[in-house]
This record gives sequence, structure tokens and C-alpha cells, in this order.
Amino acid sequence: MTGKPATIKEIAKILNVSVSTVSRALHKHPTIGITTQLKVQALAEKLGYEPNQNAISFQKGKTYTIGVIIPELSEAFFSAAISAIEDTAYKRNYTVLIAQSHDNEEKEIQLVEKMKNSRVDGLLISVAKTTSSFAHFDMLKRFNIPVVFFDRIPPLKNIHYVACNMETGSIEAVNYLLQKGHRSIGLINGPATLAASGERKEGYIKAMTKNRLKFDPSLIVGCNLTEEGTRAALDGLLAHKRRPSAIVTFNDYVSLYAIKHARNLGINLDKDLQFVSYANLPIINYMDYAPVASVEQFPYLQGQKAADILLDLLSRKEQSLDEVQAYYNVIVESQLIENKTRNSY
Amino acid sequence: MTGKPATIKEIAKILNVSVSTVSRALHKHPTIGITTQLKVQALAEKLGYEPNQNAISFQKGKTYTIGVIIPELSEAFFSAAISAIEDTAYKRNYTVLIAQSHDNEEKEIQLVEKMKNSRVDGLLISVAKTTSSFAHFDMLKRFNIPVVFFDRIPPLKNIHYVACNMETGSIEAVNYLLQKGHRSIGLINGPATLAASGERKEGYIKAMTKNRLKFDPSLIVGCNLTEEGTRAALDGLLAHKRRPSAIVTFNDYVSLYAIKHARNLGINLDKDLQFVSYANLPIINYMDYAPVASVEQFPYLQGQKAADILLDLLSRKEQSLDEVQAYYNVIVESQLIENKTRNSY
DNA sequence: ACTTTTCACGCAAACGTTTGCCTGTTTTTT
DNA sequence: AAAAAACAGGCAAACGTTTGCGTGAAAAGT
Repeated sequence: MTGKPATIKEIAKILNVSVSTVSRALHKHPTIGITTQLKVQALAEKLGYEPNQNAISFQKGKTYTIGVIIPELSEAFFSAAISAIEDTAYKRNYTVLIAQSHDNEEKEIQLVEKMKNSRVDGLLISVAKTTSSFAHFDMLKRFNIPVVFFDRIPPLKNIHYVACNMETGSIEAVNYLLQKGHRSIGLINGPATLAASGERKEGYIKAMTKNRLKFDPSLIVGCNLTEEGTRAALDGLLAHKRRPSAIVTFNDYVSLYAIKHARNLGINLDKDLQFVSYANLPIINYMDYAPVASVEQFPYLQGQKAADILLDLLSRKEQSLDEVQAYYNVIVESQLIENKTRNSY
Repeated sequence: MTGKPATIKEIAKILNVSVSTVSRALHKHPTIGITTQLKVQALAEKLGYEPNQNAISFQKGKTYTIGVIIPELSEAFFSAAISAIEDTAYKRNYTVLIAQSHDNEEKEIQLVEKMKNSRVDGLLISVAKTTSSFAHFDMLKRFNIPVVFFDRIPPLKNIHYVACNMETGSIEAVNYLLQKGHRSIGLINGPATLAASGERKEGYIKAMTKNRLKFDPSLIVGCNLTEEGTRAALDGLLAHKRRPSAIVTFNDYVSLYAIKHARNLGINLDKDLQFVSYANLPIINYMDYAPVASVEQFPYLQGQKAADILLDLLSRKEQSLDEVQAYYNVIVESQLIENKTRNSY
């Protein structure tokens, strides 16, 4: 009851059986007689025996731990994804090891290294914005540690990943605004270096042309996602000869910056300018002026799918159905969610 | 270069020395000759040898892992604390195992159990709101696993903890408003069941009486922290015979709800009503109307101190300076932070 | 040239669990 | 009643590393 936890050995000694018998009894192995089995289990219970996970991991050469590397825990998207990963993993008796790269490539490399050394069974990664070399992922492959990428996917062949298709949401966003009667719709996009920017732009263009509207490239402005950058971008659009009555922004933060700026400029956000953005963060429920709709990327679902895939990979590995023949490529469709709570209750 | 990682045994065999020599050489043990040492290190490097953490943990009976149990990862306070814990732990070569209780007592108990079984060396906990029994913490004590509580502290004797003193911040908050010329100051508090509510109330009262102002209990209203609850609380205060010109709220969310409601009621938030709250969340930087100041609780600092304490405990344990003579009780002073960015740039 | 010390390294046990293989006993089959 | 099969359990190795103790050989002391 006090000091060190009970071991299988002690149980064996007390019961005058061998350790192997105890081990098998606790696993309900059929070759152990029912009476012995019960005796062992009873004593184990009484002693409060708990298997030493460390010893098991060591013995089996696997840790029943999956590593997760994300850019920032404080971002709502990732904490939601983590929750999903935890839930999924716990159900299958896996433990989750979380680490943040803070969007720093060097840190990411260190973490991958550390995860490899702490012998996680598999890895879930959303890569840092700045990551430009991918050798550290190759290393994992060499060590036979399966990796599933999610949300932020590196441009590599032959990888497992789950990502969100931004195009559908983008199209929905533009369509939504068109239906609302807007005819000049701007886009405050992210930096061109981000893949996410490209997807948003594609969707925007596709929606415009599908609706037989002339697509005006000058209505698309990039920004660096900071508050100042957003202000500059908005100023640019407002000065446009076909001043937009609605704007799609790269994410909710950009929308919020833009809204703040617009309000300071005295623009009527109910009539003269509406925003639609990406992310659908809970934060917008606290705003008195918020985007009228936001494209949801389903972080929980993405996390869940990614974890499912990884666990599947691990179980096939256990059955040595190794040498993957195919790669999982799961696409979650984004979806426009109207912000019902906006400015009303 | 390919399949399984290199082991100490292989190095030993290749170099025709014993495994113990290799082990010691890699640890730069003085009893190993310098030439052998270099030979070993060179080969280890060449083979890409990495010690098997699993084996080491098993051998040493410790995991170099500290567990962290928090209510919600998505709350900014906790994700900041986690970042601090991670940083602190990594510096000392510890790994951090994170789990969320979702403010659910049962889940918390399960997690404590799981952490114990996965043999974490120590535990950092911020207890769930609903937790009312504390037997699971006693168990950790029995198994000799040190625990440091932070932020949300259970009412127990003889525990290590780091917490934040709300009273100083509360006093500062009220003083701040008094200096700004407000004479009637309301308090929208949390539920009476929360210890945090009591502290805020204490501070509020202390500040009022210290300033020789009559303290009016009817200017304090409780709320359940929801949007509706907040509206009702605000309505109550606005109907007060001495209608307050400033209000202190339990946290930033309550402030935001109240502000939203006040704006809908057409109240001028620049002149007629000001808010001060607790938490100092980054979210308020995105608001066009936000609390004019917020009481910072320094989550990063709290996490850091808590981790420091735990690591210290673990190192004394290693030196078997066991049987703690004293308990760490660290108090971080809260501090009022003016919201400079509010409504201006 | 002898003993004593220091040096550099090897031996082997230990950590807790799992698992392939072997052995003795009981039950079933013919 | 003898042979085969089924049952119950034990033996021992293995996983990779650390570490107390032992031991030759070289260096130092007398």
C-alpha cells in the first residue's frame, strides 16, 4: 500500500508460481487454468498491481505513444485538433505527446529529433510556416516511424495526410456574398508564399467566373497578416475605382483588424461593407461587429481523421502488413458557416 | 543507416570492448582512457547512435517525463502556462505529457491514474472546477510522485503550489477607476462557489474601504459567466439607484458580453461606462471596444515557477534528500495592465 | 626489485515483462 | 490398456542500459 508498486515477480513468489504464469494469467491467456487465473487476478487486485508501462514499452520496443507537433497551442484551430487527437488516441490506449514548433523550422527539426529519440510510435505533424527543408521527415521514414501530416502539408510525394479543401469554402463564401447582392467583392489574401493563399485565390476566381462575373485581379490584395498590413490592404481596396461592398479575408484575425479599421474610418458595417473570412473562431461570438460568415475548417474532424490514420498505420505495422502499398490522402471539405449570433440576441 | 537504430552492444562488438566500456565512454566517465573514449564516440556518431530512452527509463526507474493536467487547452491562460512548462522542462531534458480534464472530475481522476501508471516522475495540476474529492492526489503521495498545483488550488494542507494573488490586482483595479474619477463602481462577479469570486470580492471591498468610500453590497452582483447571465447582471447594475459609471468584471469574457450588451443599449462606452476585468486575454486587442484595463495573472510565470518547483523536487529526490521538510507556497502577484491598444493605433 | 597505488577496462547482475519452447500430468481416443 | 491429444504451467532468453565490484597491467613509491 505504501512505497514501491507491486510487480509481477512478487505476485509469482507469493503464489508459488512462475512469473510467466502470472503474466499470462493477467492477460487471460487460455493456457492458464481458471483457478490459477482467478487467484492471480485476485492477488493483483489486492496488491494494487499496475503493469510497469516502462518495462512493457522496453520489452515490446514500442511506447504506445504518438507524438504531435503543431505550430501553436494557443491557436484555437490547433487546440481543437489536439483535443480530437487525444480523444481518439485514448480510446485505443495510446498516449499523446504534444510539442509546439512556434512556427520555427529549427525548433521543429529539434522536436522531430526528440520525438524520434523518445521512440514515439508515430507522429502527427502540422508543419511550421517557415519550414523549407524536409530532411527531418525523411529521417523518420528511415527509422520506420509513420507520419501523418495534417492541415499544413509539405509539398512532398508519398506521404499520408489529411487536409482541408479551401476551394469549396471559398466558392461558397463568394456565392454567399453574390446572393446577398454584392457585385464588387474584394479579397484580402495572405502572403503569396503560403499555399493557403493560393487556394483561397483559386476559389475566389472560380466562383467569380462561374457566376459569369468579370474577375478583376486588382480586387485581390495580399497582406502579411499583421494589423498594419491589414489596414494598408483595406485602404487599397477602399480606394479602388469599383469600391467593394464586401470583402473576403484570409482569416478571422484579418477580418477583425479590418473591421476595427473600417469602423474607425466611419464606415457603416451594416450597410456599406460586409466581411466574410476563414476559420470560424469562437472569438467572433464576442464581437459586436464580426464577419457575417466564416469558412469552417473542422479542426476536430481533421485531428480525428489524422489520428485514425496513424493508429491504423500502427496496427498494420504490428501485424507486419508493412511496406505500405498506398498513401492516405484525406480531404475534408471546408464549409461556410453563417455567423448567426452576430450583433443580435 | 536504414532499419533499426544502433545499440551500445553493436558498438561494443565492433570495437571489441565491453558494453560497460561503451556506456561509460559515452558518458565521459573518467575511468575510461581517452583513446577508447574517442574511438567509441566516433563510431557512435558514425552509426548515428541514439540512446534508447525506453531502456534508460526502464533501467533507472524514472521516465524524465512530467505530467501536466489542465482543464482546457483552448483557454489562453492554460496554453500560456503550458508553453512555460514545456520551455522549462525541455531545458532540463524533461519531456512534458499534457492532458485535459475538461473541467470534469471523473476525467481528472482517470488522468491522474493514467499518469501514475505511465510512471511520470512528477505532476503539475490545475484542478477541475467540479473537483470535490481529493483522494486521487493522496494516491500520488503514496506512490511517491511529487505534485505541484498551480492556479487552481485544492483546499488541502501540505501541498506544493503556485497561485496568483487576486487581491492586489483587484485593489489596483478599483484604485485605477477611482483615480479616473469614478465614484460608483460595480462588480460583476462569478458564482459564489468559486474561490476566485471570493478573492475578487475581498479586493474590491478592501480597496473601497481603504479609500474611505462607503461600500455598497448591492453594487456587487454575481453571474454564471454566460452571456445571458452577464446581461442580467449588467441590467441589474444599470437599474441601480447609484448607477455605476464603471464596472469590474470577473473576467474578460464577461466584460466582452457586457460591452456588447451595453452597446446594444446605446450606452456610450467612452464616457458613460468603463470596464475593467481579469485575465488580460490577447483577444481584447481585436476588439474595438474593450475593457480599459485588465488584471494580468501571468500564466507564463506561474507555469514556469510550478515547473521549477517540480524539477527541484525531482532532483532532491534523486539525491534522496527525500522526506520533504517544507512545502513550496509561491504566490505570484497579479497586476493591473492598462489596455493601451484599445480603440487606437 | 619489491610493494603499493593508480589506471583502464571487463564481468555480470539488475530493472519488469513477454513469449517460444519444453515438460509433466490429465483426459480422451482406439 | 496403451497411445495420442489436450491441458497447465515452468524455464530461460531477450529487450538496452547502467553500475558495483573485480582484476590485470602500468606507474609510482620505497
